[in-house]
Amino acid sequence: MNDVVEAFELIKRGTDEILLEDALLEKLRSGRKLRIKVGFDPTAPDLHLGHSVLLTKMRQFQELGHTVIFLIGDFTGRIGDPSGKSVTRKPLTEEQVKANAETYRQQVFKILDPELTEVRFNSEWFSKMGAAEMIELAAQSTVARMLERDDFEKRYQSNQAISLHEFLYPLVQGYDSVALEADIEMGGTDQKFNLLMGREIQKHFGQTPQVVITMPLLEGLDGVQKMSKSLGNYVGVDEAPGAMFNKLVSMPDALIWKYFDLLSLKSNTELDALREEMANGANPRDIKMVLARELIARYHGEDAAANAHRSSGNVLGDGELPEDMPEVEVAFAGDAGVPIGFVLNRSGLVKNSAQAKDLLNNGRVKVDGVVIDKDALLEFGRSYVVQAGKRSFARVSLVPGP
RNA sequence: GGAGAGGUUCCCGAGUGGCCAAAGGGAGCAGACUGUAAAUCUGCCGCGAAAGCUUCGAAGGUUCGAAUCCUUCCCUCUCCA
Repeated sequence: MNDVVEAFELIKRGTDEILLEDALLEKLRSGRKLRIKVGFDPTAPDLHLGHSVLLTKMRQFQELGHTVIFLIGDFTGRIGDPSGKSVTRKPLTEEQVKANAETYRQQVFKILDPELTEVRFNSEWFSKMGAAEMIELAAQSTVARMLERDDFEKRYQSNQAISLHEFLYPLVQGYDSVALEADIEMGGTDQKFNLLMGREIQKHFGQTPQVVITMPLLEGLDGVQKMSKSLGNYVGVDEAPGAMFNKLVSMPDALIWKYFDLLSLKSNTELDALREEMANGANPRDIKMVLARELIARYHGEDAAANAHRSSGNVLGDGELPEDMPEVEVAFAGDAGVPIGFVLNRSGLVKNSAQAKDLLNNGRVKVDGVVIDKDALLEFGRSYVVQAGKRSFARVSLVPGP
């Protein structure tokens, strides 16, 4: 009994809404292995932490012993996108879908347990479905009901086109739940209507309606807008350990608990302990490091997590050199030696010569660990460890040249 | 079709013949401070190691000298029909 309550609390963490909570409790109490369905677009996946919110929640279900279904909407994807807002998305070819599915697999199983994951495609049942059945499915809802959906309502009111097939999407998605006998379906908050439609359809086909769980959007590192690649406020799951570390440790304090709730697989008890530490004056930076370490370990392994701070781009301890220093060769035409400003610019350590001058004038450039004068010349045929500012390093070798 | 306003360096926006690589703000970058956060403060912020080179919608022209004056062209905006 206590276990059920604990499981419920874990699942509830970070969610936007659970419809219905009682039904979820009941399902958990049944002791059955539940089937949790989450649908994904077959469009090219390039996952960042925002996408991983759902995956993380799925993983939590797996740790409770349930089965998650990673449903790739290849059938729907081949027709086009429903949220017809801007440009209609181009239908994908079968090859593209396959390639994307493979990419998904690689990225997704860093979070999900393959043993407890079913990867399914909805073309499996829809490509076989005939017109009669599709029409029967369409009979399960009404125009008035469809117009309850926010975006449809808005478009209808403002005289924008709504194609008939767009009305089919919620139904199709709902039928997926029937085909998969889903106990629970999760999605973003914007999916609420579609997820609820699944309940209706399941009822019609004599199934117990699924529980619907919506997850909020994860804010990006700016703490304001949703995480997205184009806004540059994201952390990609493929990013190098050092870059992840840097981003996560530098994020605004206000995001800490949201990120923990939505991205961490730690138990509620562990999170409570961390919250208490911070309340008792622990340095928030250290709390962020805990998160960074967990996530880096998930995507790159424990070793990477332990060493992530030793990457260039991160502020290092005095005299500590990064692990991944770039090595560059700089050629200079002249015989007296190579001006340090030239070296900085050519090696890519600074953006332009003005930046180089700025750093040099402020004594922020070290060569082999020693602050260097702005007019200094370096010798040919040698290699130097050059540091510009706090976090830019390079091993530079100098050669005569054009 | 008519009348007017305007296009300046990433963005906004000063600048009406030399002192302008171009004020000011924002963004960005680098520092200080901090906690690798925020806020604040400082420096940099066309390119170039330097000499120097290339910019102010485009192309020509006047001038010792033009973002600034003239000509043509392109584009944007507002008002009227």
